[in-house]
Amino acid sequence: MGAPEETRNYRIGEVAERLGVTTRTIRYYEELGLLVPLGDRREGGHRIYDGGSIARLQQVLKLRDLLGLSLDEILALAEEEGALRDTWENDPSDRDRRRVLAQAQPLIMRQLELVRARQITLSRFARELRKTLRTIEQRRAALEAAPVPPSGLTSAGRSSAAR
Amino acid sequence: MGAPEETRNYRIGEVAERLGVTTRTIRYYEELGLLVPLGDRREGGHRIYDGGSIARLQQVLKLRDLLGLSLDEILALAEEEGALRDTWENDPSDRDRRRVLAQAQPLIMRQLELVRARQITLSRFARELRKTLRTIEQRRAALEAAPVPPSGLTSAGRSSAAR
DNA sequence: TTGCTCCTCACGTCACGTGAGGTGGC
DNA sequence: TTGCTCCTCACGTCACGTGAGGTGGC
Repeated sequence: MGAPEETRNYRIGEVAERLGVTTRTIRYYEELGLLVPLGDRREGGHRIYDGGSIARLQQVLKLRDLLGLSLDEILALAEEEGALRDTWENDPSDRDRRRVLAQAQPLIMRQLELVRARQITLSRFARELRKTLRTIEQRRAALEAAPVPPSGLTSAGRSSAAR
Repeated sequence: MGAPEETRNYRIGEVAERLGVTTRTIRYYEELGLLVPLGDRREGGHRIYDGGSIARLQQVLKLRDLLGLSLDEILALAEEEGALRDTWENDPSDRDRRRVLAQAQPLIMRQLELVRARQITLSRFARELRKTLRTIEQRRAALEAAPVPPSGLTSAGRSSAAR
């Protein structure tokens, strides 16, 4: 019983929960033209999505969260890609196929370069944090070797000028 | 002539340009208590910053852009770290030093774990993009090997049902 | 039939952007 | 002295959050 996962349909609440966003976010993206539900849904009907919708929304969230793109930038990307996908799926000639592939390639490469740039800055950040951790460790070790005993209760008589 | 880079002072516009933000952003962060300029500056005087201010602002921007933290979360982190730094710089006892180091360590480790999580999701993203690129390449190669000649102009007589 | 999820406004919020109008330092 | 950068409001914008009040499907 139940449709196979591939062809299943989802309501907005299910999609939201799966991807860790609110339904408001999904409706807002629809308002911007970033994500269109299936079927007609003329005024008031419940929105319906499928696996493809989920995949596309996931892509939007990656571009937003991992690369920090604005929704306008993401929309531009999605429109370019959508046009290519449309051509690809509507019985294109071989010449059309060549053109679509030639235009899709730089689109993907640009994203990959953004990802690489992020990876580099993240690596630098990680290196700094590890260096800070090492410094802390060294100072702790130095203090362990120092005259003050590890069990604090015995150091009551430390000299101090005030009082 | 001119003060050495270490002790130089900066106006808000210089700081903004160096870090790629607007002066508005810097003033907003001050409003939230995220970044306090040097000196008094009672009502209307120009804000002055030093190298330390720049370093702290840079840290804020990293947490915002690379880890996607909210300014509230960053503020909480900055306050914890600020308190520890204060203790550290005001002639602490050895016991204070131990405590500061013991509290600073998990603070840095938490950040490092966030960075690592991001690195993992970014790697996955990069892998997907590279896979897509390979698929595109393969399809292009397959089309190159296909009967349609590479130079488009010679394919005028392609058969088509419509007209 | 009863909840539960969905729907559409619509105002609120966070993190700034963008002028208006004015003062101060190189 | 003249620009240029700075200042403080203050309203606008982007990307949603958060109810209010109501309808529809399992």
